[in-house]
Amino acid sequence: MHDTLISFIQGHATTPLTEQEIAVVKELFVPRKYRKGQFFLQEGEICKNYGFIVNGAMRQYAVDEKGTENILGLQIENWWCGDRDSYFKEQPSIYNIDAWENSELLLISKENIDRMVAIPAFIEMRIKLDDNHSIANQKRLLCHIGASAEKRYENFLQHYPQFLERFPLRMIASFLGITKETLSRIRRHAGNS
Amino acid sequence: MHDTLISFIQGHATTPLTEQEIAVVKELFVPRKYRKGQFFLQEGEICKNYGFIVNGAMRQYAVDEKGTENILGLQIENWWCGDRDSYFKEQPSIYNIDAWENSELLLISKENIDRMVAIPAFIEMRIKLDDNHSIANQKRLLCHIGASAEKRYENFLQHYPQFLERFPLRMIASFLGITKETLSRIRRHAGNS
DNA sequence: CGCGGGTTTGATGATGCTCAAGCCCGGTGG
DNA sequence: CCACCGGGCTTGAGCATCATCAAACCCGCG
Repeated sequence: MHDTLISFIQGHATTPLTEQEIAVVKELFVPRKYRKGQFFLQEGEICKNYGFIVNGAMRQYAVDEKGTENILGLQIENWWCGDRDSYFKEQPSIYNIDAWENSELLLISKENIDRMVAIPAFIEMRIKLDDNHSIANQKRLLCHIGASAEKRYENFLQHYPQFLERFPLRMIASFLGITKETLSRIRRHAGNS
Repeated sequence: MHDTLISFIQGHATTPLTEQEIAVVKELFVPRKYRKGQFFLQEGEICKNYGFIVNGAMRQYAVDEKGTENILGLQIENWWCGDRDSYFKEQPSIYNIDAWENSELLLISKENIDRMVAIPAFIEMRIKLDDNHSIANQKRLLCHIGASAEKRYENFLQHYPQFLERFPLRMIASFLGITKETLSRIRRHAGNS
């Protein structure tokens, strides 16, 4: 279990992990399984843990007044999941995170993350991920500000083709900020062209 | 000039800056003025500097095929501006950043930022800003995925009321991902209700 | 066979865009 | 002082895009 995480950290850092640090990772990250449909986080709760996905698929969404699920993120193995806002500020979350596939995660609690921050490779990884995350989010936002639904789908195909095989189209649609019907029509036309 | 930046850093960190560190900040951040309309960054260029805005107002935008400016960010004093993607990966930027008001910035080059990273208060500040930035971007995205133009404007009024006094409505509209005409109509109706 | 989740299709309507015109107002030059 | 200009904002009419609602389809499964 932990090996996946350890090589993930190594892969995102120039500094290697010492034997001691590896032991700390194994100590602080506790494994937990989620069956399909189980919640990692429900709105109103405080996000006590951040999770590294060893295998499986999770989704993060907010529910609006009308009861529509707005999917903000889809995550699969080798990604992290959790609500930063709630985790760091210890406030009730406005998001839900649940398992779409049976999944295995490694959880790190808020109390323990401080000990991870003492590890240089972990800081390095975190900064790198933050950068990438921020950049990706900016591009995603740009799509939503300027581009049509069809362009957004094309962009999605370029950046996240893996998701098509893992999540149903209605979730992809929500992730793109359109309805499943619109996505269906876009796909039909795209196929013909 | 530098005092604003120094107290900004102090305000976002628990660790104080030492006299020596303050000297480093003064050395590495070089002041530069931008007159209204001048470019801090043009698309195609590599973003060599990150900027702290001491006073003034900047805007960041991308231009699409049709020539429309899509505004991704508006920044005023005590904010940072720059393109992370281009800055860290040293790739040509897809964004433009220019001055909307005459502005005074403190610039830090890519070469020098490594020395700043040795200062604990600076790292602390950076992590905190990244968190906030990431959280804010997520919320902004949520608005674009799930909410109507009107809701987005309401949300904007709550979170960034200062911008109304600093930027023309057509820029606000672009920032919200709508046309100036639509924004105008929304504002009329909002006034009546 | 019947059921249920996922997807598609069609008809209709709302939301927001485009294009064109006009207004408001501060600045400039005759 | 006024006429004119230009940038920013508003208004209106028509249109494109996308959402909504309802129905049907497809397919794996008990």
